[in-house]
Order: sequence, then structure tokens, then C-alpha cells
Amino acid sequence: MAQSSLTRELRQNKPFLNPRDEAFVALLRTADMLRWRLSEVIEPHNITIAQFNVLRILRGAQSTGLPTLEISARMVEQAPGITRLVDRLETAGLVRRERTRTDRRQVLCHIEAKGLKLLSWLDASVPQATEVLFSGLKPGDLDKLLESLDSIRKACAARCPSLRKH
Amino acid sequence: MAQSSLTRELRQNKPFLNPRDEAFVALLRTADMLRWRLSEVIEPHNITIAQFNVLRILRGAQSTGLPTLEISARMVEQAPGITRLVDRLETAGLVRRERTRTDRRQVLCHIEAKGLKLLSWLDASVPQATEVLFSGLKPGDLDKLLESLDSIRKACAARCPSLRKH
DNA sequence: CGTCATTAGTTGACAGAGCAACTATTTAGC
DNA sequence: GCTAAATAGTTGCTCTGTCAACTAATGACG
Repeated sequence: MAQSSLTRELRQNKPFLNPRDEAFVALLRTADMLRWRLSEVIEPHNITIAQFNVLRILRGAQSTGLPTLEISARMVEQAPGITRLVDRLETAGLVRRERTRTDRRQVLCHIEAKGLKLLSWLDASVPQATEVLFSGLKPGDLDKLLESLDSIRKACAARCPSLRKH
Repeated sequence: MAQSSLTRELRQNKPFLNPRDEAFVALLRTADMLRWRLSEVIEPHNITIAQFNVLRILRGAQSTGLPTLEISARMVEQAPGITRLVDRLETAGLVRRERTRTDRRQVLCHIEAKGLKLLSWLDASVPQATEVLFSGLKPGDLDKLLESLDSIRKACAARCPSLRKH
């Protein structure tokens, strides 16, 4: 087989010995590029990808709001510093927090109008920037990809008790 | 179709409207979990994933060494702070740097014996921890996965001139 | 109902990322 | 050869991420 495009990208002189190693590296690298692409679209609006994720989560729970740690559990990528992440969103006027009356340990977070407005901007530009990246994949490829990623996450979760305590 | 495992993982109440959106999120999340798994193995040895990557790159170029920015170009995930990253490796005695005589702007980095020794430890434990995560995939699935990721990276590179100037 | 464990979240200290400005050296053009 | 531009890397500053210790409130159980 010819040199894989990944070894060429990373300027490796040796091919991968094992397709699983290659898949591991390819996944990390592809995700890094996607993150890069996404940040090009959203960071000009002065929020990070993690903050964008929080806003979307809160928009999905507008009626009730969400406790801080529940946000954390729903995030696509881990973010242990959730408190300060939300701090910054609050300072920016994009979210609001209030202590619950029933359980006074909890803090409910709500998205503010300003946050919703920002998201509505991004609703247009983000898919435009990201969906095209998958245009080389046929519908069947996409299904297969989702299925494979699913299988990997399952194996990962099974072996990482510390990863998430859902 | 039943609720996808991704929407369940992230506790979303709405399904993804678009399989491309879902693939985007699934990729970021899967990579995050892989990174987590990897860090469980290597961070006990007091190096980060990025530093591990640098050490492997330098091992692959032992005979000649590599200029600092060339390391940067070969990394799986972007690391703009390459200077300081290598600083720490040097402080830890894992790499050595020297200014080139022919081009005195360049700094050649070499891996030290201590770095090689550390890698030889990890050579055993890292594949053991990571390869099993792909055991749910048949060889054909792996090929298909690599191919799909490749297509995504190509599309990404085409649209991100700022991503890398290979 | 009092102690102990658990849950929810915050804070402090410190390492690391990210960006822009800067130095040193080399290359290219006139 | 001399100036201008490009290359290689470093440094300063700020902001963010990480980890551990801490407070406060709730739940469990004898």
C-alpha cells in the first residue's frame, strides 16, 4: 500500500505498524482540525468553544435552567473548571445564576437574552462552516462513521471508570 | 430510529437534526475520551500528552535531531507554545538542544537517554491501553474509518489556510 | 436527633495555552 | 555590498485550565 496520507501529514518516515495505532492518531488529529475550524467561526465573537457548548446546553433547558454540575456532565469535551467558565459567561451577561430554594446547595444557570441572540448568530454560520467538511462522505459512510465512533466510546467508557459517573 | 447513543450520553432531549452535526460532535467527544484514556497512562510519568508526542517525534529523528519548529509541524495536535514545551522537557533532562552551526537561527533538539528510557516504558503500556478500544471494529471498519477521517481532514485543510503551512 | 457521609459548588495556588512583540540570522533583490 | 523581507525562535503578558482543599447543605442511619 502507498504511504498513508496521515504519515505524510505528520512527515513520518515510518508507516504505522498497526492500523489501530493509526486510527488512534487519526482521530485525535482530525478532531483537532475540526476544533480549529470551529474556533475560527466562534472565537471572533469572544467566546471559546467550551463556552459555546455551555450556551447551547442552556438553550436546550431554557424553561427550567440547569444546575452547574449538570452542565458539566452534558459537555462534549470535559471541562473541570465549570464554575469559572460560567463565571465568565455571567460577567459577559450571557447567563444568569440563582441559588435554588428547594436545595440550597444547587445553583441554577439560565441563558440570558444576550446569550440567545449570540447563539442565533452562530446558528447560521457554524453549520455552514462545519457541514461542508463532511461533504466527501456518502450517507452510508456517515452512518458507518457514527457507528464506529460509538463502538470506540463504549470501549473507552467501559475502561475509564473515572471518565464520567453518569 | 431509536435515540442515538450520543444524544443519550450528552443527555440531550432533542435528536440531532443532521447526521453531519452529529458526526462533528461525535468526533470531538470520541477524541476527548481517547485523550483521557491516554493521559491516564502517560501522566503518571509526569509528562503531558503533548510532551509525549514530542518525545516520540524526536525518537524518530535520533540520528539528526530536529529544529524546534519542525517538531511543531509534526505534532498530532497543535501546540503553539512549542518553545516552552521543549523547555520543560529539557529541564526534566529528557531532551537536549543546541544551536546549529550552519544556520545559527536554528536550534536542533535531540532526545536524551533518559527520554528514550521513558518511552521504552510507555511503548509497552500505551498500546495495551489504547488498542483494545478499537477491538469492536472489524478490519474493514478500521479501513473505512481511516478513509472517512482522511476525507474530513482534507476538506478541513482546504478551508483552513491558517491551519498549517506544510 | 445527632453524627457521618455525600453532594454541590467555590476558591486559591500554580502550571500551561495563546497571542503579540521582539531578537537574531539568513536570503533576495537591486 | 546594502537594504528589505523572510525565517527561526524566544519572551512577556494575560487568560484559562487543573488540582486540591474548603464551605455549605442535604441525606442516611443507628
